[in-house]
Amino acid sequence: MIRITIIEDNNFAKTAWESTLGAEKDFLVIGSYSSFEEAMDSGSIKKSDLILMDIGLPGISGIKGAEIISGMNSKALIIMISVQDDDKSIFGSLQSGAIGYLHKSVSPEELIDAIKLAVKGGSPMTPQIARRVLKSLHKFKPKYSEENLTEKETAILNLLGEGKSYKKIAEDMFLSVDGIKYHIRSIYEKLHVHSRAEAVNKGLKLRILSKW
Amino acid sequence: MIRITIIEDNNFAKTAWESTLGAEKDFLVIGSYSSFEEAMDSGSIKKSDLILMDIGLPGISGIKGAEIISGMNSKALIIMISVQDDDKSIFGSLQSGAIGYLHKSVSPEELIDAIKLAVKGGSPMTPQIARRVLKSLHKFKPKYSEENLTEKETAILNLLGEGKSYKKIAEDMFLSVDGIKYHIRSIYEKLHVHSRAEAVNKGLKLRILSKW
DNA sequence: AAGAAAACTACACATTAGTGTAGTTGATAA
DNA sequence: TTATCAACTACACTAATGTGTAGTTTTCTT
Repeated sequence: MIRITIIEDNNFAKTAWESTLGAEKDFLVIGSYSSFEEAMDSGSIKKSDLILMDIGLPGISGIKGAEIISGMNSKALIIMISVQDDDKSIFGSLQSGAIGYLHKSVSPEELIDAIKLAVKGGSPMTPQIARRVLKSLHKFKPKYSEENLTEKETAILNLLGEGKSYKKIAEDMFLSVDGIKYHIRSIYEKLHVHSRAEAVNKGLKLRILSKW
Repeated sequence: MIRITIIEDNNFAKTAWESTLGAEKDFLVIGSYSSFEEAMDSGSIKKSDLILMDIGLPGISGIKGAEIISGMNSKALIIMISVQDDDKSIFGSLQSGAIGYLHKSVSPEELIDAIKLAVKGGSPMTPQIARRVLKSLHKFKPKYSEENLTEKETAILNLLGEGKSYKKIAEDMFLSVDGIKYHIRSIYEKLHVHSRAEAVNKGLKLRILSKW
């Protein structure tokens, strides 16, 4: 028996889900609320196996809510439901602990399948959203290529990131200020940028500069 | 008609897939090879809509292969097939451009469905693997801190990272240059820095700035 | 409604940054 | 040897940055 809590401020949708899921024999809707605060107060979240939550909740948003639920040591699975599918909503939800992301337009059958899939260890979401999640992984891939900085350039880039002036860097590295400028020109050229901030930005994103 | 290339060193599996996919009326297997090098030489990769590739290939591995294919401007979808389920294989593949990840034990029907799903914009993979991909996103979750920047400040910090001048930022945000300076003062104070480069650096490290 | 805080605008000024151009030196390759 | 190239040093100049100080407007708080 899968105990489910529904959090959705739109009464129409809420009622629809209640009856859809209530009719399923393996599901038990143990609570249904219009705001995260209510659901929290009721204590039904702690007793749930799965939580179906709208993103656009009044007060505490669905994303914040997911974060709170994940924060308490609940093993409840969270499926987000949204009308939006912008990066912020999708990644915000998934990073906050949601394991599924559905469109508000899901059919009753799809909703039921999604919940079953979630319980079986899957991550229900539309193919398009899944693809976007995958694509986001590309961004974390280390790059190399001819944009490789020399050791000295990397060291300078690090100091640039610390906000040191050319003069200070020159002192640190026992070079003239113009010597530093010389290297910085190369760095900018290799990274295709024209300022320190951009260089540091790219350096971190391309994993040339270490994270910590 | 979906043109498919198969790359698999195990002849047994290769033959099985050939016949499975060849029997499907929307699929056309245009090539079938035992190594990435062969497939590459044949030119069939460039003509494919979808590539079914084993991870454990002799010579150039499936992951390297995926990287190479993604590197050339091919629009071919790559589905990886593996016996292994370790992080390196999964994330290596997906970061290298594969959009699906299947176990070698897939049934013919599942394989066919997976290909159809991929073509429709989805990302075929087992529920368990999907869940693991999701969990990996948690690592990139923004750290919360009391040094929380306002929405406007975050937006400005982003633009600072792009190397835009105060003037440009002011235009972008419909504020005066001094208005921008006002916010930047706050940003610097909150992050305890005194320059753009430092601010961007900290912003990225504290995950205030995101990568997508 | 009054007061306080936050969100701006404004001006000034010393530093720093970014870039063009050019010369020097030492190592390396043809 | 001679030419080339990377790694500097040097100078000049404009644009941009960082910061101090001060005034105004908008938005909350009570």
